Amino acid sequence: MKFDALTPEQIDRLSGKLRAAGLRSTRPRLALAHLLFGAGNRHVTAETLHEEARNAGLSVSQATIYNTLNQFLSAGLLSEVIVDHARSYFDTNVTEHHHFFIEDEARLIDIPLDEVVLSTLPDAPSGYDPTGVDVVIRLDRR
Amino acid sequence: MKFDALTPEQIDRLSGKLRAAGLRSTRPRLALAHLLFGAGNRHVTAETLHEEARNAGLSVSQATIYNTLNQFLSAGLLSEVIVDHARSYFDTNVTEHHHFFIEDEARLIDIPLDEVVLSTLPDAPSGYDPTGVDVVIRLDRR
DNA sequence: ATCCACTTTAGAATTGTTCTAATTTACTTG
DNA sequence: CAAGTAAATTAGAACAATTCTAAAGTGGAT
Repeated sequence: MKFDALTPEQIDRLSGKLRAAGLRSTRPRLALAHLLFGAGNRHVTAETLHEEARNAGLSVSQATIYNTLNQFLSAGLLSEVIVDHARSYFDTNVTEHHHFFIEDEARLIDIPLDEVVLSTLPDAPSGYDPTGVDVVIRLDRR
Repeated sequence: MKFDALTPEQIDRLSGKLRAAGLRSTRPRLALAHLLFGAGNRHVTAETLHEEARNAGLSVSQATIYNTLNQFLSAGLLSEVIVDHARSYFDTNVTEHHHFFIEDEARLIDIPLDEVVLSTLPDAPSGYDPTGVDVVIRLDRR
């Protein structure tokens, strides 16, 4: 999938998304947004996204990959999942949900929110507010 | 607390623990084991443990800190908690339980297992076995 | 006491990520 | 649509956490 293949409609949609997030619509951002949001929900690391970009014929620097992922993250276009202390995983699914993590393959699988029911949760210590609950189910190949 | 302050009884207990885990009882390991297991349950990073060791008058190399933590980890004497992709947290509580994570302070607080009730969990994808469930509740100062 | 496998060490190497300073680009205004 | 300026991008350096390497030291069996 080459960047040139983007139709004017796709560009409009993605530009709108960027602008709505308060970000200028630039060529690298459009291209990365297309990779990230063009199909269904995805999980990427900086490295996997960089490689995909290169395969799509884009030359984007590593710094731009990181900048863009972090901008998208703080704009709420991506969420971050921490399962492996060596790498950040960015998730295009920004709704609340949980994850399977396959350690051997360093791969994430989404778990829809309603498939994990937390019927009892502790109170937050006084002086603190809970900002989120992450459930990670680790998997091994049988 | 100086390493020299270890009584023969403490040394016996810790040596036994190391040997039971299949590890030779060496001076650095005894000292670190004392720091880790001498009082109640604790959370450390390689860095915090290294500093504690230095304060206790021990000279242990950084590599030994990492080696020892990882050996204790694979021996089941410690567990690992991943909440922050920049650092590994090692937990002396190896029973199944969950965590609060205070992002601002990079600090963990244990949540006893029975305070989180997961009444519904998804099936693991076929071909995979679940090896653990981690629940992290992130906290912000109010 | 000797020996050998296991440990420890200092320092280099590696990896993921962020920073820096210079160049380029997007958008505004005349 | 030309010029100006603020923001984005870049290559490469810097950084932080962790692991590796190869050499020296040590525990404990014999």
